[in-house]
Amino acid sequence: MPALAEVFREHGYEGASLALISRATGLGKGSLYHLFPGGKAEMAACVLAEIDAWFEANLYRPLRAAERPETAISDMFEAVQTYFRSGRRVCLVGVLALGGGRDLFAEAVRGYFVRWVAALDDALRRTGHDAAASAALAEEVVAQIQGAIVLARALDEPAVFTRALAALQSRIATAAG
Amino acid sequence: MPALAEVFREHGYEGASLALISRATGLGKGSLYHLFPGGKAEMAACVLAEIDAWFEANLYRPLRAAERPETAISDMFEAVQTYFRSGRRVCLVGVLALGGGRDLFAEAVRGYFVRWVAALDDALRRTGHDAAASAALAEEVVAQIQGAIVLARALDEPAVFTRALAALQSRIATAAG
DNA sequence: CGCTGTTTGTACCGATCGGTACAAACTTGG
DNA sequence: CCAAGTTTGTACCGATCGGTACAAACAGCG
Repeated sequence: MPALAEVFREHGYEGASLALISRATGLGKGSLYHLFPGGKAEMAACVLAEIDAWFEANLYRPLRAAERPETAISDMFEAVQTYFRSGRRVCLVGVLALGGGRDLFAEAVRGYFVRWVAALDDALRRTGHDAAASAALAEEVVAQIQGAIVLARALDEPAVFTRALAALQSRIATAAG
Repeated sequence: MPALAEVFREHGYEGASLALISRATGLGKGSLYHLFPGGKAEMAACVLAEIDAWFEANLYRPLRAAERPETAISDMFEAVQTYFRSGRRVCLVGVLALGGGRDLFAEAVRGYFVRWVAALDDALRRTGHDAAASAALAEEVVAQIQGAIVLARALDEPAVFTRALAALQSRIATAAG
């Protein structure tokens, strides 16, 4: 199943052929269509749901629920750094947002980002930012993370990603009220 | 030819089938393969080259050569805003960086971003930023633009893109000196 | 008009696409 | 150990993929 996710990440929705998926997972078509009767669309939807659940549990919920929001935010950066392998690993949700099966997964993609921004906004506000500032900052941070993945990949320089995260963290710290 | 570019933007490299391309351009396969003997790869390469040339002429060169770098920078934001249709239009180079024919176009993709960052860095430095700050800021700005496209698309809210550009401009202005 | 060279539409190629059918190979309860 | 149910490999389906062949349609020039 992680292998399945990796195939979609590396090749996008359209580029992930059943042959590739079959090879990457080691499962034949029979098994695949037994597990996912809905075919490729269901596979992608399932992967998306898993990703969403992971982010919800490991990032969004802590951001919203943490007693010390500052720690939750810096935990988020650490988790993001690890999850995206310093920018070597691509964000599947971002990939789907840009191309491929945009209409198919629009709702899931939207929810993923809406909740990320909202959770970060919540945490930022509780560190002392006023409402307007924290909303804008949350949006900026999420966008910057996505953009840093693009740039790090394009330049083939993971350091770009790491640097971007560090810059964001220091901006948040100095902007804090 | 702009139609060709749009097909690649909307469907990515793998998703842009010859049937789609043919319909979008109004050209039959015969004409397409007469114009681009190298097939789809050559079409994409040609589109990429055109995009690169456009950015070079309209953004990079002005950034490097302008007498008043502040104006060149704000012109850049205006051009970006128009070119990406307030985030409704996707950056083909970013799309290629994330998925699809990454290996095929890696060099072109890399060059596009390297030169963008370098040109912006040049202009920023001439507004008074010291070397380290302007290099970091240039990288941040380009990444933020890419990320804002992703986010605006995902949320289906072009305003996100516009807002991100405005925030960047004001950050540059206040950080100057 | 006829001739020459380029631009185009169309039929076709093998390969591969996503998806289905189904019978062997398994596990499992008795 | 056998019957019932589940998991798997494989052969196959029509559609479409990127790409080629080639002959009609076309242009410019005499």
